[in-house]
Amino acid sequence: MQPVSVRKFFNEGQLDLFLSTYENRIDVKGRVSVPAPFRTVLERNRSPLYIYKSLTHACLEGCGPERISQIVDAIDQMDSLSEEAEILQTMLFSAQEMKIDSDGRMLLPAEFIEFADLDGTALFSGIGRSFQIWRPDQHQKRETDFRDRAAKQGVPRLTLGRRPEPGER
Amino acid sequence: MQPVSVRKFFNEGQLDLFLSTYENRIDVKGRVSVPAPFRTVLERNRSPLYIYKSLTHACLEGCGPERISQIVDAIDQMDSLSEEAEILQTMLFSAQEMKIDSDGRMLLPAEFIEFADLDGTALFSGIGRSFQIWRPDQHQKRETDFRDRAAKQGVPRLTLGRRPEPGER
DNA sequence: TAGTATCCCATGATATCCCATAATTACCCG
DNA sequence: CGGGTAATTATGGGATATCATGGGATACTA
Repeated sequence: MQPVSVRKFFNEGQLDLFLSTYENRIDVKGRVSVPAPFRTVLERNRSPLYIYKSLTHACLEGCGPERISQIVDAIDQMDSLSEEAEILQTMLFSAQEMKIDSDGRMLLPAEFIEFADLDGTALFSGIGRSFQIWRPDQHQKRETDFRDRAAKQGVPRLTLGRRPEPGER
Repeated sequence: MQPVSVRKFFNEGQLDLFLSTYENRIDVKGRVSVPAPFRTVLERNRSPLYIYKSLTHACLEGCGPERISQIVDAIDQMDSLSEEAEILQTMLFSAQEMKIDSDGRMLLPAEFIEFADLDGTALFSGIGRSFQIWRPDQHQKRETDFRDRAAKQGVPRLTLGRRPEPGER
């Protein structure tokens, strides 16, 4: 199964992607504004927002339903009794569908806040089809890290040129 | 995937490329005019403009959605926990879709201005399918440097000739 | 009924729109 | 060919809309 191109034909030009970073405050009630551009991506697709704990980092991950289905499908392909499958299942049972209130905020459960070690502000980091939520200083450290590595070992090769249209091969 | 010829049949003669350099002022609000020729390239393709922080230089890069899609698709093909993937993700979370106002200006966020060390004016440098934004004196220095080096050590090999059409081998 | 979640409204910051101007360039017509 | 007129473009400034955020009121729910 090939991943479909991110470019949607019905939406010429506009990419339904999560990009850029935004720092928003978490108030005493645990509420935080979902960055407006992220909300528009979700609303354009009439998608609810899912958040789950990262398996590999001290951060949260956010995405729409497609990405969750992808994970479910991937797990279904594996031996469901294997340890690998069980590990991946932890992503699923940590996932929650978030309600977004009329002002564009969601309520972060205490467990999520603790897990990502958040302290008053949440940094939203858009990485394409999903985004992450980090404690700002940790994210900052990662960025400088990656830039150093890019300087040392160069940028990964990117195949330039036109990409095939969906359906085309 | 081979790069497709830059000349589009529906647009006989006109190249959809970013070329030449332009120096425009950044006003107190952080607004700067996107050079009109760059805008026409984007408008012809109904493409929004994306800007991100260069991984290797103190400058910004501008491009259309194709380049962003490439990065996203490339990441989805690799192990998403690999170093390479994370470096590419750095490009994504520094990237932003720019809104261009009715006068052809975009608003440069403070972070972009700081990153490229811009001070009142932005130099747009068209390099084909993308362009860069530099602090004018730095760009000037680069040009003289490169020309000196070319004079001393000669120029790189440049293989010209027709490019293969997509599918062709 | 306490504790929590959701809704509703107010506010400041700032991004976006709209209009004016000046300088340049493209155009047209005598 | 030339000179005047009309677009185009970059840029400044004020008005308006959007967004993040705080706080109080109301609805759930266990």
